[in-house]
Amino acid sequence: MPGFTLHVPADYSLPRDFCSYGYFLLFPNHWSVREQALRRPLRLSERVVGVRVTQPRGEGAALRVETSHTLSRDERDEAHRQLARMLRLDESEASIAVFHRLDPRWARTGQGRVSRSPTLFEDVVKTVTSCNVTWPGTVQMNRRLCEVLGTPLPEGGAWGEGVRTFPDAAKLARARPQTLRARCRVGYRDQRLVELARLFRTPPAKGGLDVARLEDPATPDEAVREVLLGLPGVGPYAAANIMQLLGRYAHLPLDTESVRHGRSVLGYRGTTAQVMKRLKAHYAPFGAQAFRSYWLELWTFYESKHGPAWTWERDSTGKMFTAALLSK
DNA sequence: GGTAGACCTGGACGC
DNA sequence: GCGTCCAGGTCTACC
Repeated sequence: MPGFTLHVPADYSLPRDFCSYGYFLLFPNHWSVREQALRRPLRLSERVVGVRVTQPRGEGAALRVETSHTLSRDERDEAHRQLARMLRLDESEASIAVFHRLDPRWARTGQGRVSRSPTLFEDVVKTVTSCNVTWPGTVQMNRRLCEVLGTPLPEGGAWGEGVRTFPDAAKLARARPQTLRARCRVGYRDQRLVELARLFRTPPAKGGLDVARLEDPATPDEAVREVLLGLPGVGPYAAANIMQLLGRYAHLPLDTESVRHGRSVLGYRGTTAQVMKRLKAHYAPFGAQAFRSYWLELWTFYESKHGPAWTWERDSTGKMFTAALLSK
């Protein structure tokens, strides 16, 4: 099978670092527990290809990327860029060490990288489809968005028949809101998702979203937050979540899960607003790394209920993701 | 600036 | 099998 090698930081572990955030369970991602492999289709400039990523020699060793088709040099570079974004290969050992110095609880396990999507667009849509809905609803919306609007992987082969990409902004921008509502079951998010896609499609000079500016580490957090809050379907929670997906960890995406964590694990009492205030104070000492401390506490709780995330099957444990269900 | 209520879907529950 | 209730964050109208 054609493919290439992907070099990683010396402390990188594919099962631990890819299965580190709920989106690893969402279509079109597929983590094979048996193979300890990530499979998904990637949309390259000219065509769609399937990738299967493994780390045969364990932590720190290079990743093996098998592809459904032989790639040109440019296509390999493109696939490389997308996978590096997903797997957070941009987070060097040094940057993880900075986090571990601030919060040594995770130094032993080596945790610190939180996985994401190959593109900011997919991360934003996944975030909007995770708002005001229980986790099985998010799983369902992402599955249907791929099934209805995704591009099929030609001659799927080992990737399975009917495997489709995540829809790109162009496709979603052309979709009818009624189609999204009726076939993708996104409910009232229909028009917001179309508008969001149009903003990604429109050049910044014509009022569209300046993705490069959002992804530029030199852009101040507050400027990024202000832009995100202006996007349809994005409020304070979603903005903070998209910021962590952009590698900006100072803001906490606080939601009902956070409140549950505050009450049941940290022992906080009082109203939702009071618990949220205490949560902010609790993570304040971690400063620019606050999100990672917060998230790993939550993730550790989930894993204490159902074992390491790399043993979770997408169609069983993966559907029970939120603690409200896990704790039953 | 703060707050109440509407927005949808799917799962749980009672009958 | 059907009806009702509830969880979930954003948005708008209103004070």
